[in-house]
Amino acid sequence: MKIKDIAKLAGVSPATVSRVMNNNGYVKHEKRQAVEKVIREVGYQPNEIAKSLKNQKSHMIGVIVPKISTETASRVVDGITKVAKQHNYQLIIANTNLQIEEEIKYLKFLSNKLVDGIIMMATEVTDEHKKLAQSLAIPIVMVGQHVEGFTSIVHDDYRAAKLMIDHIIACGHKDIGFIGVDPKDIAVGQVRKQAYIDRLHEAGLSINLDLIGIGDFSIESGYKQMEGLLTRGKPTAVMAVTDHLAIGAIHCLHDQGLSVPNDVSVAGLGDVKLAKYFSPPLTTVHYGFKTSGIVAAEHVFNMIKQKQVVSDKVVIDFEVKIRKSVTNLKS
Amino acid sequence: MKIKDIAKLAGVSPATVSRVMNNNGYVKHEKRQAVEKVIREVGYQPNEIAKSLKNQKSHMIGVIVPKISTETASRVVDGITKVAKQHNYQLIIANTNLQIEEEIKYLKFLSNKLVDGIIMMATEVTDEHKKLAQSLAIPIVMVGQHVEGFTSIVHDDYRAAKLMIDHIIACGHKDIGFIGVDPKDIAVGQVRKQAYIDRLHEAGLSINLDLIGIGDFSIESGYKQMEGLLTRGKPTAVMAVTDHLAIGAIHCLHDQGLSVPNDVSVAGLGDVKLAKYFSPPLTTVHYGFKTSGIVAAEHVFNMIKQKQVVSDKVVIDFEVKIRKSVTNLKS
DNA sequence: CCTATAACTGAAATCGATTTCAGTTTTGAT
DNA sequence: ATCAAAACTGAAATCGATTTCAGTTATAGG
Repeated sequence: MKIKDIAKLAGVSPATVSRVMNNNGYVKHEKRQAVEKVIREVGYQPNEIAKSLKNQKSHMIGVIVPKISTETASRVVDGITKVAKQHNYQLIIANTNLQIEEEIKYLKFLSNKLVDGIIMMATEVTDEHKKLAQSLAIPIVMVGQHVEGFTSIVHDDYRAAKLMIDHIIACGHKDIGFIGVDPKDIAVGQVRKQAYIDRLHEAGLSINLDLIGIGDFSIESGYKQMEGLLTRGKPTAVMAVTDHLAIGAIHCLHDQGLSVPNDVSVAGLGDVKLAKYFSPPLTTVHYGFKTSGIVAAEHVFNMIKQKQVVSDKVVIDFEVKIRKSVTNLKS
Repeated sequence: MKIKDIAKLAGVSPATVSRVMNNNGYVKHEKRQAVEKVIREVGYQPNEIAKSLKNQKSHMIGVIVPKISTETASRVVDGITKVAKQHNYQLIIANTNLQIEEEIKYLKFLSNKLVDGIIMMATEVTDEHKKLAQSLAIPIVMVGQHVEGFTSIVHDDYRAAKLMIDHIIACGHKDIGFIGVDPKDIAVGQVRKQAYIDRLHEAGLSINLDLIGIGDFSIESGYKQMEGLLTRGKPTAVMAVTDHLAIGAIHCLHDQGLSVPNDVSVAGLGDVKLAKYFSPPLTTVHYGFKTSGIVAAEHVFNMIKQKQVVSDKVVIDFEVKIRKSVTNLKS
């Protein structure tokens, strides 16, 4: 069923059918009714592809995520879908599985008139990314990393990590370990570590390289890095750069017969949904990932509407969640 | 940059450019080179929308999920993206947020030539769904619920729940509670409960309505239902219909000063990623959701290729994970 | 050298909508 | 009754690709 068929059935021209479908231009009442009747009867729905081509608008926005099956990503996507729905937009999801070349590939592909805007959850942002993204005609917003020249929705990772460390120090800990990830990931790998280092310095605590372990994003990695720390030194507290890492670390501690937080305190970052149900409930910081998604989408739609690309940096609130996995040595 | 521009720059017709882009038909070597050179230099990428219109193929498949920010959904989607990538397809995600009308809406919308196939994670499937879905010309596969007349990828919920109950009974429990969800959700709400009831019967155990609680899918609901059970009776074991429910229940037990599994055993269903890191590590059954996604996608692509709709029921393996949250009374 | 076939090329139709434009009918004010 | 403005309508162009079709050039076999 195409518009021509409807036109024939209703005894009008395709132009008229289009006019009633989109409610613009003049259509005599009776013809409108006739057309609406036919549409109802045959359940006509216009071909969205043809509409997109003619209108030069796809009503879709592209979302590039590193790994959709991750709590962070799916929460961001959740937020995006919420506002996309309000604008009657659909999402095209591109899952890169952490492969950077894929990001480039999708950036190119999606921008070919396929989508009206792109939201990208970037991990590592290379110059190639920037150059490519800048050359695209459609709005792009970055989530999770600040990228110069682009609207970026970020959390204040530095301050979040800093506050966490502050809390640990305030609890009287002096031998504070750190479990991080590859510095290629700016926000998680670099910034959070820098906060750790700076804070220890400022507090007059020395930095013990033996108490620093760098892994990947898996729970198992947290376990392994904790094992490493334990063979090399004796921390009374450890800050992990993600909750998963923290959970792995706690598990390792338990396996070694150590109590958390009595023997060793552990803090995470991210506040995974189940974090508060762990034992001990994980002390961590809550990032509003869904909010990031919402804000990112709102920015994209603003840019689509106003046809102008504003470069902006939005910092989303976080909240330190003090639970039970860090103990106060002083009390 | 459109194909015409490239044609002009290369001194050929659009037809020739199309031929080199798609590698079909005859093109003289020199012209091909000229065209390729221009394409390279200007970084030409064809308009995907126009291609879709002409080719009557969008190279996209639609995925309708109840809630993307759920571990189940995102694992299924993860699997789908994996095989979509192999076929060079993109995903359009429609997030219904558990609203059935939305499912209908998206089913209609997506099918308008926008996508070549649909994968639907259905919860409740009404007659309207079936009628609509059957009227669509494109392949549809259902995930998570068996729907008559459609290819459905399911887990054997009945057998999974049955085996879990068997395990609990084998551990010597007699007062076995149950925490479930609304029966509108066939697989989770109805089938799993039926398995519980049947199994207790078969084992000659009486069914105590006081030990049955029905909530929703939240952790909090698990907590509340457990509270209810405790005021009404004294179970030595409880099977919850999801891990989240189980986790909520365990939390409640802890808050009441009861030990799991020494005082009360708790089993879940689903094997959330963090389940094994809980204390006690949760006894549950692992569903291969990512596999479901993979299989569903493979079926869709088969149907797309062969242009014929086969109705099929595929049962994905599960695995009972016996960990520590259910104790053996006999030993 | 001739001719049948293969190799090559571009003009034009097509996919299914929207929109302009030019033309026709209605309406309302005088 | 007249006429300008408003209301209405459909033919045709358009969006950016692909493909058929008809025509031209090159190749090879006899």
